[in-house]
Amino acid sequence: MTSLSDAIHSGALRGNVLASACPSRDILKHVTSRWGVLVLIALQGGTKRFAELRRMVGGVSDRMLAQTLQTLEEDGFVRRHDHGEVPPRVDYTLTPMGEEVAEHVRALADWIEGNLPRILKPENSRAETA
Amino acid sequence: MTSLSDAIHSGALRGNVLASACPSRDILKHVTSRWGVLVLIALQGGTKRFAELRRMVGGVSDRMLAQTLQTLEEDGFVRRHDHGEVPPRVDYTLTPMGEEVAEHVRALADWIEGNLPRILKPENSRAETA
DNA sequence: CAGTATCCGAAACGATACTG
DNA sequence: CAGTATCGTTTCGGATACTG
Repeated sequence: MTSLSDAIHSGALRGNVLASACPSRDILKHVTSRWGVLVLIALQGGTKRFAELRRMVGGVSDRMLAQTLQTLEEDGFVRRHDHGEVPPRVDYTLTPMGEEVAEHVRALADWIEGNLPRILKPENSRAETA
Repeated sequence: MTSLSDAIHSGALRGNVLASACPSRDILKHVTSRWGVLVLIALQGGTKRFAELRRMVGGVSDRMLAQTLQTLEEDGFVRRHDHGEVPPRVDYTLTPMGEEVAEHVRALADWIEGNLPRILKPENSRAETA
């Protein structure tokens, strides 16, 4: 058959993420970072303000939230809108591109959530915490 | 309409990944870790030996490869088979569950690779390295 | 409210050396 | 070949204090 999907799945036409030099690794790193994942998912609900995100994403600090948002903005996944008011009012939205990655990230997270029982079944001695 | 998909997409029925206590976060961490992602993708090509993986996954060290494989094995995503020969011969395969996560992980990585031009377009001053 | 600056401990990671 | 042990570095990330 030697179809395209065969080739892709066999790895023949797979991109070069596996190669060290690939710039995809940087983007991947941002998107799969601890807070990156959660912020992208949180923003799928629509535009959110800083404090809203901080409340949604459990455990995130101001510092990390700001940093994560900046990185995602630089990558073009998030648009920041400062209303220039006092007190400050800033909100964050996924760009069209951001919606696309977020969709993939969410699919992954959803799969994990949905299969947690299967994963956590003590078929193996899962003793670790991290 | 208030359909299920509406509810899901709006976040109403989204799981609790966003909550700090959610155990999904640990699994997510393993799967989206720097080397976890790449190992899962590499193993999609079929069963691989340790040295093969080390060659495929550019830049990975023995230490990190071993560690990553152990974590993925504990999570039930990878099955390790030691042939008990001398010299040692050990190979790694995705479990059915592993194939499922790997599919999502690969979809994400593929999207990034495929959209790199769009992402890297210097609409914004991307000056950073990491 | 929406951040930034600074400090510091914890965790990830790489290099090297060693083993069955 | 397939790892482990140890060490040192670098990065991550939390706490606290401060600002427009």
